[in-house]
Amino acid sequence: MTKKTTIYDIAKKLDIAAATVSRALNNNPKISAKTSKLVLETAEKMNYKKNNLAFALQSGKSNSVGVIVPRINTNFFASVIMGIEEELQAEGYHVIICQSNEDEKMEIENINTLLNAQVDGILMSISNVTEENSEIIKKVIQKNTPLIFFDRKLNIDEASSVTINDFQGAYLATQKLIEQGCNKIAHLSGNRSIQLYEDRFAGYKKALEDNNIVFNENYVIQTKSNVESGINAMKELLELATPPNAVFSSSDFAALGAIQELKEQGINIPEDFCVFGFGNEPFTKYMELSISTVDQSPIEMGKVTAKLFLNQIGKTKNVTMEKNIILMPQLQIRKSSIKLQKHI
Amino acid sequence: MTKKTTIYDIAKKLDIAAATVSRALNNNPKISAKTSKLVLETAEKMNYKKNNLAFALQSGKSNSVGVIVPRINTNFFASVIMGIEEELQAEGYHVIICQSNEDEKMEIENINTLLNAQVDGILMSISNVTEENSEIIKKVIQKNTPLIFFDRKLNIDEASSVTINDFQGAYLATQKLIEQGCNKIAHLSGNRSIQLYEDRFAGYKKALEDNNIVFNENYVIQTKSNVESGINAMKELLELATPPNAVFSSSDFAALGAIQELKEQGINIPEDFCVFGFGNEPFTKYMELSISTVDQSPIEMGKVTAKLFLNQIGKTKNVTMEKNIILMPQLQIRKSSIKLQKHI
DNA sequence: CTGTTAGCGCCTTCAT
DNA sequence: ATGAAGGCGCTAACAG
Repeated sequence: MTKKTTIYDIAKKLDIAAATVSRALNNNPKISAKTSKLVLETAEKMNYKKNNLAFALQSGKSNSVGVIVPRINTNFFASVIMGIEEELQAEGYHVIICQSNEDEKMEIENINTLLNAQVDGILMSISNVTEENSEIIKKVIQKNTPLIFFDRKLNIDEASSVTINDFQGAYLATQKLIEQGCNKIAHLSGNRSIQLYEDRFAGYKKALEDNNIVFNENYVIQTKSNVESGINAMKELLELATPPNAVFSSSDFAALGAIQELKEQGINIPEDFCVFGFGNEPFTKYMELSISTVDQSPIEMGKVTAKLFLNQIGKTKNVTMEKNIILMPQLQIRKSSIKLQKHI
Repeated sequence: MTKKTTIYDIAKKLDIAAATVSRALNNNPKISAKTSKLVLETAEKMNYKKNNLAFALQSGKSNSVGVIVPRINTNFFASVIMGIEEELQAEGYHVIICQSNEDEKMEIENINTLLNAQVDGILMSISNVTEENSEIIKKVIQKNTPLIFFDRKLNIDEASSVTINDFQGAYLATQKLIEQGCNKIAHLSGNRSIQLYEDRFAGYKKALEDNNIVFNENYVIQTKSNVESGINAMKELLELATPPNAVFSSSDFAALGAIQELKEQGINIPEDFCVFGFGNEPFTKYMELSISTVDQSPIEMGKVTAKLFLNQIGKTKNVTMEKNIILMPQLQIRKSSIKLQKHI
């Protein structure tokens, strides 16, 4: 294991001061062209690589950013991270991943870990909005560590965010169902104390309103984001005196559950019942009865989040970015909601 | 932004030497109980947190490990990373993610990046086996940086590995198809210059052999790991004079393509044709016609990989682990391959 | 047991 | 334009 060459090694070899080497390496303007060239060349020759740890210590910058997500092995978050990674790697940053498991304690712990690791920024999708949580967020702000939320945000002046327009996505999806002739549209909602589910609900409601369809409270059922929950919800819906003839689900998994139950009861999709999901999970495309859904362009979200961070620390000059960026969702219209033969 | 408290702050406050504080903080045995207690308490009171960057510089250990995968947004790799993360976070390590995109240049670049970041270890799934590649791997070995392969390995004495028994998985899957009464079993193979696809092919072949089924070269088609490739392969197979009545695919995606083509041609699954995939991608479970497949227990693989790393750097005392660990794959038997009513 | 000293590799004053 | 010196925060070596 040969030791790394340091600026001192270069200095000794060239019989100049280490400071000069340092300056040359950093393209300091007040270094003579020839010295500079010489240093650069010998550095190359000696295979010099800056010791990032030393640089980190002296500068206080670790050249790494922390990313906190609930879970990494879901398509959505993995793709966001992919986007972040691609953008940040190019700028020489490392990405440190933390999982919160949607657990508040973990979220706080993760932030402390990252703060302690002196990351240059924290990018996170926050799961819990509590007092303790806000407390630590404030700590981040106080430390002047750039904080950027993606997907799930906290409304704080000091933090920026990248989200998608959940209202819009829900509105458009519901609209599509209406266009297919569905007039009794149910909604599988997530936990509406979470902003994004509230937004999706609101978008759904507004679409009904704009089309003069009476909102029916019995058509809204709160589900978890899993198949079973969708099955149960659909059972409930089909037991109603006037069952719906379409459902807009705020989760692809619940949508899948709904579809399974509908088939179980011999109801034809999309002829007699249309289904629209949310999230564009990979499986929605692969089903024999492919599921219409709302794409959240996670990779793009990751990239934008990373760019926002870079912008915030002044890496992207001459570019001013919005503090809060809202991405537009894209509908993926597939078999589960195409009833009519009309040309779309 | 208040400055972090250092050991010097504590030392000053207690009017003792910084070294003593350091020792107390590190539970050095030769420090008096009372001093130790005092230091620990004031450290707590002053909200002292060790500066990892400083520690990293002086120790040469960065307390982070690098993970290189082809892509992070696939269920398999995301899950492996999840396993690694969970295991390593508990030990205070950060996980730095790099994506190679299966590109050799990137793989080399990633290793250099990680080496330069002075990670304490590199865990990787290697895509390319070339000379240049081996060159840099040697460099890692020379630097004494622990190197552990998972899923796709390189056969090097100095590196350890965690893989699954692909041969076994393929063998068992093929065996299951035979048990279902299939006697003309095709195989969709990946690029067999990659060891793991070669192993799956070998397992398939051996199962045929052990059951006295003649191996038919025309039944083996090389595919990519995507739906379209599976469709094309199945088209080819069905055009044969004696088409097969089952297929074992080394990729779930290709298996899905095969299924789509079979349905397209009106062939009933599983009655007239059985399908077995490999990888246990999430969608295989969600299909109406759920797909039988081989699970690679990626989370477990990640955990074991992490444990092997910890073992290698001596964090797990009194435990000796094998250098090359081979995990057993688990069959997930689902609708696409259950023909008979027999009790399994 | 504890204090002193020095060094990890880099950058940044302050001189010259 | 360059050199010398000091410090980032921590630990290890060497005294006592």
